[in-house]
This record gives sequence, structure tokens and C-alpha cells, in this order.
Amino acid sequence: MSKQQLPIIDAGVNVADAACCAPLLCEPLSESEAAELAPLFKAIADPVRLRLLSLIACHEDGEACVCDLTVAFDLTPPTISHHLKVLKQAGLIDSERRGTWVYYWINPGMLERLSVVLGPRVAETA
Amino acid sequence: MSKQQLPIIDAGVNVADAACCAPLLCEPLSESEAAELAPLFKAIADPVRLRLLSLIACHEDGEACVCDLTVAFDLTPPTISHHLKVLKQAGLIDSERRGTWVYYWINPGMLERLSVVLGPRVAETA
DNA sequence: TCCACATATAGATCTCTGTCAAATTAGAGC
DNA sequence: GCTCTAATTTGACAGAGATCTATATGTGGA
Repeated sequence: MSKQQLPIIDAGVNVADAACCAPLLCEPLSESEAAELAPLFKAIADPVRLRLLSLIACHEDGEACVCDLTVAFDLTPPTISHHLKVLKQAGLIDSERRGTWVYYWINPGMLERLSVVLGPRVAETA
Repeated sequence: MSKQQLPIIDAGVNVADAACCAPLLCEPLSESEAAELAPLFKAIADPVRLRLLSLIACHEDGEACVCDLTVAFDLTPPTISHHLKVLKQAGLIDSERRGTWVYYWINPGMLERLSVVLGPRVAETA
């Protein structure tokens, strides 16, 4: 299955630092932090991919077959496949083939990381 | 000053809905919600713009002169100016001229909106 | 084995975007 | 008014990206 799905990221933002406020607002992002985060944001910076992400997350059992997704758009299957690949390469989703169909699900840690960068973290059972 | 800075967005995501979990994960994003959110994410989906945002937010008094920003990058002034314009058009920052210099500051509401879409909201003094 | 169906890949095309150099606008001070 | 500096606009160009058609791969059933 070639080299398509190396989940690139371990973006250098550590959750402890986020206790006070959004890391982005606490202290200047380093060049390398920015370089790691930008591709993640780029992956979700597309209306089709945002909806794909949402459709997958909200689908029964938290996973969806490509066929479920394709029908929700006015786009060809290759295009949907392309967008899914982009999301997967960013580490935001994962997939598995089961018989004829391929199922995708969300990697929630990735979304949370982005959320943390932008805003204050949820109080840990404060 | 032409038409550059209409803050486009009032992305149809309402904070009340976010009480349980990230809107993105609660129910499928509508086509129009996705269309409004994607440009916002696109604005921050660039390493230079992420750092600009962060530099501005962390600068003294929460605002920074363009001259402070330009020196932090290995890019020409027109390029920095371009990125600032993108951020401003997205409504993420605002600016004002004071004498010779132009100052930029963060519009915190915008960042928070994006954070809310991706992750659970901070407990309101739970 | 062969066919039908579900996905993915390859290649082409058109559009969008990041960057720079050059020219322009805006203030401040002489 | 002139000139210096700060910042933006314009125009050009190269690289990235979204989409399609055509083709390939993989799986299950006749």
C-alpha cells in the first residue's frame, strides 16, 4: 500500500503549557511548531474535508464507509478518495478495508490538539 | 481604503450547541457551515500566518507594529503585508494607523469560534 | 474463472496561492 | 515643498491543489 499513510505529526505543542490559555496566545509559536501545525490546519481548511470529517464522526459507531460519504457530495468518487487521503495523511482519520468496503474513522487526538492550540483547554474535572 | 476589509464571517455555529462536544463531532456540518468555516481555517493554515497571529497576540499590549513583525521573518515587506491582509479579511485581526506606523491586534472571538468547532468548550465556571 | 461492484491511482487541466520586484500611498521632519 | 521611512498595492511567475476522465486494484459471487 505504498507510502501514503505515514501520520507525520507529533506537533510540538505540549498540553501542560495549555493550562492557562491557548498556546498560540501564550508565547510566540516557533518556526518549527508553525511548520508542523500549518499542514494540519490546511487539511481541514476545505469545505469538503470539513464535512467529510463531520460525517465520519457523526456516523453510526463513529465510522463510515466510503459509499456512505460519496453520496453526500456532488463529486466523483476519485475526488472523495483524494480528500480522504489528504485527511489520512494528516493523521486526522484512519481506515480499514472490510470485505468490499473501506471504513474510515476519526482520530480524535488530532482534532483535540488543534483545538488546544487555538483555545483554552477544557477544565480537567476542575 | 477600497474594499479589502469586510469581516466576512458570522459562521453559523452557535455556542450553546457546543456544551456537549465539538460541533464538528456532534452532528454533520451543513454545506453552508462548512463553506463559512473553511476560509477561516484556510487563513490560519499557513506557517507564516500562524506565527504572525502568535507574534501579534504575544506582543506587548497585545498589539504589534508591522515593523516588529517583518523583522521576525526572512520575507519581504510586501509578503508580510499580504499575509496580514489575508488574516484581516478573515476577521482574525484588526489594524489601525498611528502616525508612521500601522498596528495590528487579534480579534479573539474569531479564534475562539474555531476552537469551539474543533473541541469541547471550556467549562463556564463549572 | 470471470464478471460486477467498491475504491484507489495516474494523468491532465484549470484555478488558487505565496513570493518577489517595482511602483504607489501616507506621515514626519526639515 | 522635499525627502526619508513605513506600509501597501500591482503585476508577474512558479508551485500547490481541486477536480475530472480513464485506468487499475481488490473482493465477492455466479
